[in-house]
Amino acid sequence: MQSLTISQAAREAGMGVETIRFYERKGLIAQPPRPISGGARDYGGNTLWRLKFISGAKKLGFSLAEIADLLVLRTAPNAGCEAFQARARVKRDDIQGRIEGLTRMRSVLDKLIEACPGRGEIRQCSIVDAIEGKETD
Amino acid sequence: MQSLTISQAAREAGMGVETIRFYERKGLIAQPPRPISGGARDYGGNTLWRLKFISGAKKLGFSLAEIADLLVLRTAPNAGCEAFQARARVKRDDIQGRIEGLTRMRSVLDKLIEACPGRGEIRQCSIVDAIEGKETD
DNA sequence: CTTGACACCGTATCATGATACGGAGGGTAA
DNA sequence: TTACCCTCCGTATCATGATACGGTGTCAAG
Repeated sequence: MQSLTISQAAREAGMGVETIRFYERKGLIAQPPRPISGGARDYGGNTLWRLKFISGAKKLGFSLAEIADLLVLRTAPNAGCEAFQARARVKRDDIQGRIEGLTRMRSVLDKLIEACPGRGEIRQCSIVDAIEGKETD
Repeated sequence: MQSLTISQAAREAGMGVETIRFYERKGLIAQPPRPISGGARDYGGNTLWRLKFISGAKKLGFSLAEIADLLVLRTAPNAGCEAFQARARVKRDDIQGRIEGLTRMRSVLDKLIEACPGRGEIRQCSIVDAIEGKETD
């Protein structure tokens, strides 16, 4: 458990110094204690572990609020994996819903792009018609 | 061209009164003139048209900044539809990129959910392992 | 023993898209 | 005429996730 300054921890965890301070303010990580000798705080050990956890959970699509919850679960005594599986399922469904919404948008855009002559006056433009609610359906 | 109060226009355009004022502040719509007699401003006519345009463009995934640009294009004299098609293509690609990112996330989550025993200690949890960077790949 | 690089920490700003609040004023209906 | 609802407008707040700034302090090398 080497001790790390905030900028070293930031490099290790792949984020910026200001981001770490931001996570402190949000309560995702505790402000690590200053060493007995005073001076710079130690962002190694558990703090670095939490920063990496946050970074890993973000990659799976979890928000900071959700990550705060995951961190509580992870560090609870007698923690089991039911809760993690449940959170993952909820997140999967959330992402699935977002994909569906975006896919609908994409297919509408695809149809409009195909229907649009691509030149000439706006009166013939399917895209403008769609925006203005003049459905050509 | 009936005249409308702000709350009537909000109902027509499917948004809130405060949202209309927000769009005014953003410069997406001009503050409509007060009638000669004074009193409430008239949000009908062109203003309502713009509000509906904004609402329609939002449904296709355009941001407010992009919509501001679309409104300029739409109301330019001699406006053609090349520019609209180009904007639509860019937006389609943007959405496509977002779908790809989310799809990757979803498939990672799917694999992790399947690999997770769903009960028992966290040591066996594939989800926690993934978050913590202990790739089981 | 000075200079330079960090750390520390409070506060401000950004982007994005709204929503809420509060007080002044106007128009209508009982 | 007195409620009552709505408009108007400036300002504040929310959610989400950061990034930036400025002043002060500390440490280590030259």
